[in-house]
Amino acid sequence: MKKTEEELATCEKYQRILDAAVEVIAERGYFKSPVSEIAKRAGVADGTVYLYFKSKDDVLRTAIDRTFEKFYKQIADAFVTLAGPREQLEYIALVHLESCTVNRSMAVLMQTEMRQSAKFIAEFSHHHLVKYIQMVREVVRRGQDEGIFRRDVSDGVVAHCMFGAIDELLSSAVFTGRVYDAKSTAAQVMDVLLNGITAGA
Amino acid sequence: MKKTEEELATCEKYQRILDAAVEVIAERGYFKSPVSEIAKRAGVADGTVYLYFKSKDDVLRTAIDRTFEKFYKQIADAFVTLAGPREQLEYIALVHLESCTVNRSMAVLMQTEMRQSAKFIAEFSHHHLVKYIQMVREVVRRGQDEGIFRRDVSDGVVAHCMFGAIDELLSSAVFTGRVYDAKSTAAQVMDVLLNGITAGA
Amino acid sequence: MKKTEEELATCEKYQRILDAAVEVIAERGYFKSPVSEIAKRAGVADGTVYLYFKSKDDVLRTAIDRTFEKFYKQIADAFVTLAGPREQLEYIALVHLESCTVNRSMAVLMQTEMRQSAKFIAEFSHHHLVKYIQMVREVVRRGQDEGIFRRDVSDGVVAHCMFGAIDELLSSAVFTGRVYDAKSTAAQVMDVLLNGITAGA
Amino acid sequence: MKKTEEELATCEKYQRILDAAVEVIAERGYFKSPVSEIAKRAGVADGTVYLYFKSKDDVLRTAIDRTFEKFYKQIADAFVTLAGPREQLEYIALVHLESCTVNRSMAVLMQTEMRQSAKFIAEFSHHHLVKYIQMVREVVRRGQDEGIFRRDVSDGVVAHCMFGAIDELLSSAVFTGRVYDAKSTAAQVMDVLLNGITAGA
DNA sequence: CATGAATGAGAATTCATTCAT
DNA sequence: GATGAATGAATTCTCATTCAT
Repeated sequence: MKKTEEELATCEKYQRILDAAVEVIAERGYFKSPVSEIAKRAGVADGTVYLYFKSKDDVLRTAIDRTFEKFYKQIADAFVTLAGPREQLEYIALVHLESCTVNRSMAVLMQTEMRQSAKFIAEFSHHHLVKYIQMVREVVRRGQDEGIFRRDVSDGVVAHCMFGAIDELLSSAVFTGRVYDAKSTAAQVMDVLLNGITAGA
Repeated sequence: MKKTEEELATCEKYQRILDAAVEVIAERGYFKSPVSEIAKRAGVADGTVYLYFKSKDDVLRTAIDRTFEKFYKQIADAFVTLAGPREQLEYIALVHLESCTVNRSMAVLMQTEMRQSAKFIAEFSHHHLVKYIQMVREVVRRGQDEGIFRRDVSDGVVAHCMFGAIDELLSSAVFTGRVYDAKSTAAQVMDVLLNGITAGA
Repeated sequence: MKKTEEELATCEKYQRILDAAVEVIAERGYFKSPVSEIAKRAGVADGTVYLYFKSKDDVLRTAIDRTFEKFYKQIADAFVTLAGPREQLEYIALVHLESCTVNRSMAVLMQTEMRQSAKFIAEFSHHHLVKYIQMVREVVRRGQDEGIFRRDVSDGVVAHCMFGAIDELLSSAVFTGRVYDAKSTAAQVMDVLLNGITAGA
Repeated sequence: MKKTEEELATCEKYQRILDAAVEVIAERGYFKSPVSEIAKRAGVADGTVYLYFKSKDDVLRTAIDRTFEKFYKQIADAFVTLAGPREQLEYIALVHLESCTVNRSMAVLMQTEMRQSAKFIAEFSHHHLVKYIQMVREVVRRGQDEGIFRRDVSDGVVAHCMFGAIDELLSSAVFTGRVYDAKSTAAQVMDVLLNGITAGA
């Protein structure tokens, strides 16, 4: 009986290919990462990659999707018991900055490939970004409703600023190879940002 | 008499190739932009590109270099008559956000290629970024010395936040195709950021 | 399971490509022999050549190496039962002159490519030549020790003369397309040469 | 008034291009020697080369032709006052081996390009070689007629042997960069060869 | 005569994808 | 399912030759 896509996805090889792809692409860049290299690192034959994925693009797409899913899952889980707008924003910042620690290869890949030339990636990764922005905007709006945050700043601008600021710090660390303390860095960024948007005394 | 490199650079075709490259790469991405396509768009033969540039890489490198040069030139010129730290930061933000208006293709290219897989680009574009960050850090430090800005925030973190925030707003506009008012957007971002780092009452 | 290089080398296609390359290069010369033409003659796709060889250079290098290996193997085998210096030199001359009969294309290639412009070929083929010269010198020296050959001639000069003389006869035949009797030609050359170096009565 | 080809040939630039071509080709090999490089070394524009020569091939062809002409002229001049077959052969050997001293670049070019892949060169250079061989054969035949040389060896074989032996010594010196004494080397080769063909006591 | 910018026809090589085993 | 040899389209870059100035 034919396995469904769902079942394929749980196969061990599927995951191995995904992990190998992220590693190789982080090291060499998408266009310089032959499928043969990914297959080799995954310990499978070149053709096997095509049993689990439609194309090379599909491998990368899937890897990024999975990463974002985990990211949003982690946030959602925490929000259940983390109610305050400030605390929620601080938590997002922390998880965002920790992504580097969780899976360095993926962080590199995000910083180097996500915004890049492969238009297909840029376009689909934009979806994920939109979700991030919306998530933050909602928190910001709630903070404004509750009188915690200034009402004279656009929630959209704030959300983009927050994402951009953290993303840049992450990016800078990725490129320079510098290791940083996610907690303290998150604290500093959010200190500035929250101070900037806190409803005046 | 053979033209010097300097003279070649002022040739009309040189500029046409550069412009065509930026356009094509902005549309299709660096790795999906064959030299033949760039040449066609510039209205020259494939081989002609190699009369003006050492390689495909060199075309992109040069285009980005020129853009940054103009950017820094504009800032430097303005700083002569623009002394206050707040005003200077606001000016940088404005010029940064206006880059989209000046040359949309170049803005797209910056957002898609600068951080990307071609390690060579990532590496050399990092130089330019470092210069931006340092420029902002110096202004921030001066603001701190003058008692205008909080002394308990790292000038480096502030600089990265500012670049990241603006870059992200720009990026978002570039991807969605949205047009925005640079002046007002700059004002909003800097309102939040400057408010965040202003020395407390 | 991936084939080792050893295994690849025994593959039928490997040999077909090698043979096709020798043929095409003998006909058109190395630099005028596109890989595409070699592939076509071998009945494989262009890319297939690169599954078996690192580069176009590598194909030629390998073909010449194989030929010399066979040549030296044949000599070494015969020397086991062929002791006299005169007989040994005569045998080398014979095998050298017969190379044309064994594989005409390879003989042509040797005459046209071995000394040629591709510096890489000149350099590596020099190794093979050096081996030839040393082989002859040793025989000559032994003949001198045994009092068969004149002691007042340099073994090196004799060796180069012998190689040069035979190589030129071969070359001449190759270019004119003339067929000759290897045995009788070898006899004539060696008659002159051995007579010239025989220890006087 | 249009200049004849003859007149063109006497122009100073004509000679400069010829010399530059020999130098560059000796250094880099025919196929790796762009016309632009030859033109640069000759101090003329690329296009100028085509005012004096039909094609790149034509430059090389002409350079080799001129060299052989000089070679045969020198031999012919000397033969007027040099009558004996032994002395004549010894003179040819000497001039042949001295070619390296006279114009090293040309000697290199001869050894690397003359027999090579460019079929056109192989074919036309063969003409020159044929002339060399015939010249020697005539001398040998006269020596046989005069009873100086053995009658039981083919004049053709002797001629090829002589050319081949000397050519190989030259070639070896060219490749290794070794400098040798033309006079003494010529003496050694001809000692062996003449001894080998001298009519027995 | 001389120039050298422009051309465009190749040439070597890579690699995503397929398919017979 | 799994394999990996084979394919051939696509790409970058070179350089002989031309021709407008």
